[in-house]
Amino acid sequence: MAKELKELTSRSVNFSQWYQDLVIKADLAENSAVRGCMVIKPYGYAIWEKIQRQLDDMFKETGHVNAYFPLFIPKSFLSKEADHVEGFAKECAVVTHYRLKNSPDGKGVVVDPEAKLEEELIVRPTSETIIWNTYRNWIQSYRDLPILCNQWANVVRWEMRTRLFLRTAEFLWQEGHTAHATREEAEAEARKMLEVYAEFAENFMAVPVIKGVKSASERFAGAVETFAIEALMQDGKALQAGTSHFLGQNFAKAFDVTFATKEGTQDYVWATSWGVSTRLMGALVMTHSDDNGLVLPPKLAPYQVVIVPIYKTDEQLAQINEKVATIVSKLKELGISVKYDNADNKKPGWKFAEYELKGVPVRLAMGGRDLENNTVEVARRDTLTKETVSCDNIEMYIKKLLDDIQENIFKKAVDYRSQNTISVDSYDEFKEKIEEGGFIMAHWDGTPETEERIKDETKATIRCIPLAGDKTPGKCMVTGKPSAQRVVFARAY
RNA sequence: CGGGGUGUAGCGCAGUCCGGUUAGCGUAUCUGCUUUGGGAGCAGAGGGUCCCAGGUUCGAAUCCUGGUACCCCGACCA
Repeated sequence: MAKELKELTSRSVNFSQWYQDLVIKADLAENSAVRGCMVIKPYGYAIWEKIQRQLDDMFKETGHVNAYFPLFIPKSFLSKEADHVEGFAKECAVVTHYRLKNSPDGKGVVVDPEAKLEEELIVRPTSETIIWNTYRNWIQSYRDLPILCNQWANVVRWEMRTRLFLRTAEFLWQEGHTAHATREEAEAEARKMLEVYAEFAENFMAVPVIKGVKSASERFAGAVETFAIEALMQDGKALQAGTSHFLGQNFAKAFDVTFATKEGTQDYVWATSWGVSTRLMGALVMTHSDDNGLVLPPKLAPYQVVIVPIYKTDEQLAQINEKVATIVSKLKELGISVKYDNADNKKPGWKFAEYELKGVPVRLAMGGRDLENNTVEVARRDTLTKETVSCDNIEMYIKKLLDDIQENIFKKAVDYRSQNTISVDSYDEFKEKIEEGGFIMAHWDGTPETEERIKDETKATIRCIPLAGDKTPGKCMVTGKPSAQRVVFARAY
């Protein structure tokens, strides 16, 4: 009758294990039979769909349209942009044959050696090459520009070690690929999409992010400039939550994409690309959740409210059903998604624990006492507090509560980040503080050599050079050479 | 690719060192009764290729050889 007891590893004892447990036990995802690939379960996918829809709306509002490009990329395409090859060629899945045949020994099937492909196909690790090869045919004149396409797709990167949502061999994402007539317009596009990502992260996921520029060594393979949003997880490690790249004319040159300008000359097209992935699900879990399970922001929760009846007799249940029905319809009128769980094969206590694990922001419980008093018990997931309130105008109360929760978990995350962001001026202090986790703001001389040395000695990387905030120049903490501004260091996922 | 670990019921594990009844425990599942304001209790039932192959032995989950899968740590990670 009762379900398997679900206990999570404590967050403070082993964050990594806690995360893994939680993703599995809250029914978000699980490892699949295929190495490094995950199965996203219905509950996890419901959250992903909310993320997708919201982002898609935001892309449309900024003038973008969706399209779809092939899963397979001819091997030769990948080698056309020199830096791009360097960055991606090593971790790809490759299709070498197009047919199987019955095994000669009668057991199963084998790859038919006759069916070897003339040119191997790469399962896309990202789509710049296939898209720019296509754009060449779409673009002749400045009148064809800009092209503002986005694609929702899966990509494959043969990572050596994987973790659910954070790094998987196959993952779902969106990739925007735009083409512009001028450098200025393309740069503005890359920055605009960074803003869209930051707004989404903060206003919908309630995950505070730092917007910044990547250092040369962390830059996307083939980009001129990479912008990123960086978030801080509850264990003090950083997570890159989204990137937007200004690609210059690199891909246009590699794929020979030129256009006739207003002035009648020929010029290469300017490009951007930008993406966020199912990794956002990992960020969501690692930012807000606690030892009782997920904590979902109301704006992304598949159910914002769950209602649990507590009853002794069928008559009592019937009364509660009736009362709850009116509450449900009033909540729905306000656009609040609600689930009434009156299944009689689970006990109330079991349901309470289960919906906490699933991160439902608000739980209402109604029992005999409430029927008599015209009240309902309201429990909020973020603070784990309960209070009994009148059923009159309950819908307005809930609406406001959902807004409060959205705001509160964001504020909590912002506070956590402030408490774990420090400035240091000496390398010795840096080495000491990096052990405690968090963001460290420090001066850096701008050279890859110093960056590399810091990484080797401390495992910390430059997460980004922040676009906003303190721009005071100083001296590099390692070499003492001039530094334009402080940059963000952290150990990262 | 290097180092370590594990494979026994749906899930989690004990048993393996030191071979020996019918392979066991928790949980889940099913049945019945009692329960229901924070993951219910009691009673009963079903469920096994002990990862695979070979070897040693009167006898192998246990010992030996080979294979295989998965996990952890490292290297790697636009």
